Order: sequence, then structure tokens, then C-alpha cells
Amino acid sequence: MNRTELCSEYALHCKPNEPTLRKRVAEASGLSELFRALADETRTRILYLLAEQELCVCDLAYLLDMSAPAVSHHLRLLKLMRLVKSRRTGKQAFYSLADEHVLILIQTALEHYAEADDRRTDNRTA
Amino acid sequence: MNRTELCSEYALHCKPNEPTLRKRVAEASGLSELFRALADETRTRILYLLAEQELCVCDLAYLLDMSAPAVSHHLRLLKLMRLVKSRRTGKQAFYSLADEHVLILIQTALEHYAEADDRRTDNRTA
DNA sequence: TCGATAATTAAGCAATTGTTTAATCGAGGA
DNA sequence: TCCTCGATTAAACAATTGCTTAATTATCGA
Repeated sequence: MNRTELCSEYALHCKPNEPTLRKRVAEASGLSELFRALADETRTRILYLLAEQELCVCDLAYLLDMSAPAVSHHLRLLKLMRLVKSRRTGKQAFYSLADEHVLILIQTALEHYAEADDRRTDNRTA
Repeated sequence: MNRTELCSEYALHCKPNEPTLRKRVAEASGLSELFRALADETRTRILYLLAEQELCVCDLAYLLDMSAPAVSHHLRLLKLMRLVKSRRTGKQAFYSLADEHVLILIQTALEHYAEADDRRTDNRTA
């Protein structure tokens, strides 16, 4: 893309604060990685289920009506992102939420979703 | 997929609480939609920049070193998810964060990321 | 009204991601 | 030691998503 095609006034808005803004561009790098782990309906369902209670892979497969490999695949990613932890008892692997951050993320998202829904119902945003 | 292949003991773990769990499966539907809007590096950068100050499309394109159409494309999605809002002044469109939920989501994600990083450095999780 | 600029929209291509099936690993019981 | 069952891993295909270029819309100034 061509830098010369940019708005001729950009300097007026961001230039005074450019160092801070550039720092933010760099700092935000890791953020998307975490959100990407949450960006799938199956995975949000898994997390919301684990927020209720610890469950094994076959429980999750049953509740989500999915194959075990598919569930396992998603759990692997969630574990990699440290959103869930697992313990093994005999043949079964039990999964639970890794920490309270996951809960905060889910709750905040639910709140946001609920408010957006309110606004939509109110017709205040048309 | 074949239900009969599931773990023969699933009933022991989730069955007592199945109604509640099924309710959760349904409730989590909308969550992924919101997180999907956050699941892109460009979009997390945009949001983190807007957390610092209001910016126009060309400012964002300049700071992110991207084309205006690409930025506009992302802003459209963010607005659809009610994560940002915009106002028009003359030829320019200024974008800012829609509400405090976005900030909470970003901050929580940053905290989680920082802690995960700590653990990795400590070698306490190997 | 015409020209210039900022922003948006649309269409097409490239890359990423999720699911399926099949194979493998690991633990417990006969 | 086998055999079975739960879980994981691997490979392949299908679907989604993001970026590019080009065209369109909207606003301001001449």
C-alpha cells in the first residue's frame, strides 16, 4: 500500500502522541492470540460449561454433540492459552478453568452482549 | 458422529447437573461472536489505540501501516459488535471505544497474558 | 457545479481454521 | 500379557476470514 495516499491531516490528530501510540501498537501484539482462543462457538461453550463444573472429554462431547477428537482438539488450544487445566483420573481426563480471568472475560462479554441487545430492543440506536 | 461411542461413564459426571449444563450450552451462543471481533491482531491494535485516544481512519491506517480500506473493513466489524462508535467531522470519521466493557476485556486479557508469561519464565509449569 | 479528498463498499484471491476419519497412545481389568 | 476403553494426534478436506485493487459515496472548497 502507498503511504502517500494517506490523509493529509493525520499529523494533526495522532502526531503529538505518536510515541505513546506506537508503543501501544507493539503492546497489543499478544492480545489477539488470547481472543482467538475464545473466538469459536465450541470453545466458548466449553469454557462456559467448565465455569459451572469440572468435566471430562466425553461429558463435553456428549453435551456439545460433537466427536471426542474435535473436543480434544479445542481443549488442546485452550490449554495452550492457559485458559483451562486438566487432571487425569484413571482413563479419564477432567478439565476445569485455569483461573479467574476466564470468568471475567466471559462475564464481561455476556454483559456487553446483554446491553447491546437492550439497545437493539429499545430502538434507541436506529 | 456416533453417540454410542461415547464414554460409558459420562452420566456419572454431568448427568446430575445436565439441565443446568444444557442451559449453559445455549446461553454461550452469542459469546463467540463478540470474541471473534477481538480475535484479530489488527483489531486488537485498533482497540488498544482507541483506548488511548480518539482517531480517524487515516490516523489508524498510518499507525498500523495498512490501507484505508483494510482499516475501514475492520472498523465496520467492530462497530457492528458495538465495540467502537464513530462521529463525522467534515471529511473525516473519528472512532472511539463504545463503552467500558472493551477496556475491561483488554485489561483482563493483558493481565492473563502477563501472568502466563510469568509462569513461563519461572519454569513452574513444566 | 466541478474537482479533490476521506471513507466506504464490492469482488476476487490467498491464507487460516475447524471438522472428519483413521491411527496411535495410555491406563486398567481379565 | 492381552484386550478394551478414553483420550490424543495426524492428515485431508471444506469453510471462513483478511487483504488487495477498483469503484462508489460523501463532504468541502474553488
